[in-house]
Amino acid sequence: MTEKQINILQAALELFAEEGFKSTSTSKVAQKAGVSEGLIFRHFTNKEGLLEAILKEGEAKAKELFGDILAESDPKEVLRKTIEVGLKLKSSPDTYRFWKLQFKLKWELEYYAEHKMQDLREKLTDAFQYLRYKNPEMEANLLLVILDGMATRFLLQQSYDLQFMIDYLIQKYGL
Amino acid sequence: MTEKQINILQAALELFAEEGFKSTSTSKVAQKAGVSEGLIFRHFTNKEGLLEAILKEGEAKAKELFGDILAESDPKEVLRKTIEVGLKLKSSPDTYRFWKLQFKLKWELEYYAEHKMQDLREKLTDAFQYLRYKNPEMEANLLLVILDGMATRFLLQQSYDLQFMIDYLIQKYGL
Amino acid sequence: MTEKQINILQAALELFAEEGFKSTSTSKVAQKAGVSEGLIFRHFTNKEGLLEAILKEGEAKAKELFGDILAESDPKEVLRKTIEVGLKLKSSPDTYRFWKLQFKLKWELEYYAEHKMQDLREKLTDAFQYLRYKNPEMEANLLLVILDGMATRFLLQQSYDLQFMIDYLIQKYGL
Amino acid sequence: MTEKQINILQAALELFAEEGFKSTSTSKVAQKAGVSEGLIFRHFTNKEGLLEAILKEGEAKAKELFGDILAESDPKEVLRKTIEVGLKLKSSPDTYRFWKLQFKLKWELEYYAEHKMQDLREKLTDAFQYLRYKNPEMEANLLLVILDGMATRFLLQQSYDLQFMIDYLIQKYGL
DNA sequence: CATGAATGAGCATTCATTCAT
DNA sequence: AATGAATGAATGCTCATTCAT
Repeated sequence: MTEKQINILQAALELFAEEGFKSTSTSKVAQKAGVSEGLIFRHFTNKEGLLEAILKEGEAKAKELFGDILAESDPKEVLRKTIEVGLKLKSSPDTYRFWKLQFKLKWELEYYAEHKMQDLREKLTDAFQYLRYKNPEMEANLLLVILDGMATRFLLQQSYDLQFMIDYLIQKYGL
Repeated sequence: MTEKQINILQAALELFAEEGFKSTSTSKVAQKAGVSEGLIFRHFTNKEGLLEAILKEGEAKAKELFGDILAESDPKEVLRKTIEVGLKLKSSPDTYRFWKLQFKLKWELEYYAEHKMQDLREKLTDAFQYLRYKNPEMEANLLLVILDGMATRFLLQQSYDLQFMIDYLIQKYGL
Repeated sequence: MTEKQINILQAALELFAEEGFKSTSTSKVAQKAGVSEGLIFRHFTNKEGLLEAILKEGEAKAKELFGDILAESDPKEVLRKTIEVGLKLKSSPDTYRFWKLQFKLKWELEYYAEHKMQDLREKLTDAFQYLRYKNPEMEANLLLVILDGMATRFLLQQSYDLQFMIDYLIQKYGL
Repeated sequence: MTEKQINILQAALELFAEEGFKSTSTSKVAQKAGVSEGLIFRHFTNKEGLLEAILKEGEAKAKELFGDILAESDPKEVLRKTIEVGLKLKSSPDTYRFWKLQFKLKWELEYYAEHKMQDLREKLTDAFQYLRYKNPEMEANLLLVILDGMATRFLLQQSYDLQFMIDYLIQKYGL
């Protein structure tokens, strides 16, 4: 990948995450990337192709986010790490942007990548089962819903105090 | 309000909720409303004016949704009604559309109407306090987060089984 | 039809006939018509819609060109009028342009509107039959081929002496 | 000429003949030729340079088509060979393509290579004179017009029965 | 000789908005 | 109140061409 390609991806990620996919024009991307507009299409075919490239790039970030949890064997640790996962959004501006984009796309394109959460859902179910929760499946679903809600709030309000809620949950789940 | 004004608002609500605000052109709204495009601007000045009119119209719906909870005195009932509030989304297509639009706008325009939830948050805090929860404020926040997450899922996946999760929560909260 | 619509059609006819359909940009048409580019699309939907509008407008001209022949009962007159039909191309610049466009499109879009000539072909066949030609069908085809070739030359070379060839044909067919 | 140059010329001929000159992008040519787009410009300077190269290459084909006629001394044979010349279009796909391109260009670029036909016109005039036609020049012109019309039909309609018309003409001219 | 990155101008089309009627 | 004509700016995308390697 050339430097200009990287610039394009970077500019597009920032703009798509901030302004939305449809609302960001390719010309704005080009301008921010310091590149001619045509180059975007030479490298990524489409505006959609550009989005896909960003999403593919980000998949590594997604695995980084969840891989650690899935590899964990101690059920309590599984829960704790899950609850704390949102903190990683703060790790780098790009990670933050990538997840903001993900959430934005969920509403803009109305696709719900349910399956991507399947591994985590199962891991959580197992953990709750091991910890003798009565309805481990529903508990897993509930925790995922909570995570979703927390992420939403954090991504939309920079002021939201993520740590506070995380601490509360950890205590509530007795971890 | 004339019939045509109503038609415009109705068409706009449907389209904005389904396709998003920016992605819906005024010409599509006019066409769906069976009205000339110019009329939209005569009545609502702007595309944004049109959105505001819809949002104002919907405020009644919002109060309808939450008013019942705020009027409730029995703390357990407060919680139960809160948890069940999502079911009202199913009550009419327009209510559903209005809330879908609300959630879409949250991401599209990045406004977070925190204050609108303030009354409910306090009501919930009071209820949890009355029920001797250790940290009633955080419990209220948590429940709101859960509600948000549930609504998200339901609005994005028609297939999502809202009732199931509601029943689970009611049982979990001992209501 | 408003004046601007007529201007657009007129400008488009001139440009399409002179530069070709694909080679003429809608912006050039708008400019020549003294009109905003958007107006073309409001009235004609498409660049293709614009072409179709021109073609439809021209169909009247086509019938004007051939109607007289088809109405003729004297077989010799049928032949004479057919041979002379090319002269009508000189009658007005727009007629000339319309036919130039027709011939250009034949090659640019590779559609061959064979069926449109069917009526004339039959009329000619009847005429040749009446005049005891041995193979009236082939004679009709031959005459049509000659007409086509003459039109081609005239439309591409303003200098081509149409009258000369017409006189020669009239004499050759003994009309 | 390197292999790649040949590939470019071949691809360009096919595409120009099928889609037209202006409608064919250099990138399509490069792709079809299995060559980088830049190479086209290194070898042929221009898109127009590419066209000229094809046309020059094709001049040999043109002479092949007509040389045989010009070398003929028997006037009847001259006419017969002229009438039959269209059959040679079927001899190879490239010959067909080259002539299709020629006819397309006639309309697309509006150049009419009258002079190229001059030799043949004179040859035909001589032949008709020898055969005691009253107006040999006009007869030559007429035959050329017929040839043009027949070629047009054949190049635009694969279904056109060239042989049929040729047989008819040979009989009609008493050859 | 050959590639692939890069560009600037141009293209068909859409869009929010204005205005005369 | 309501229409439909009209616009100017913007949009995603294509294209012929250049150039460093």
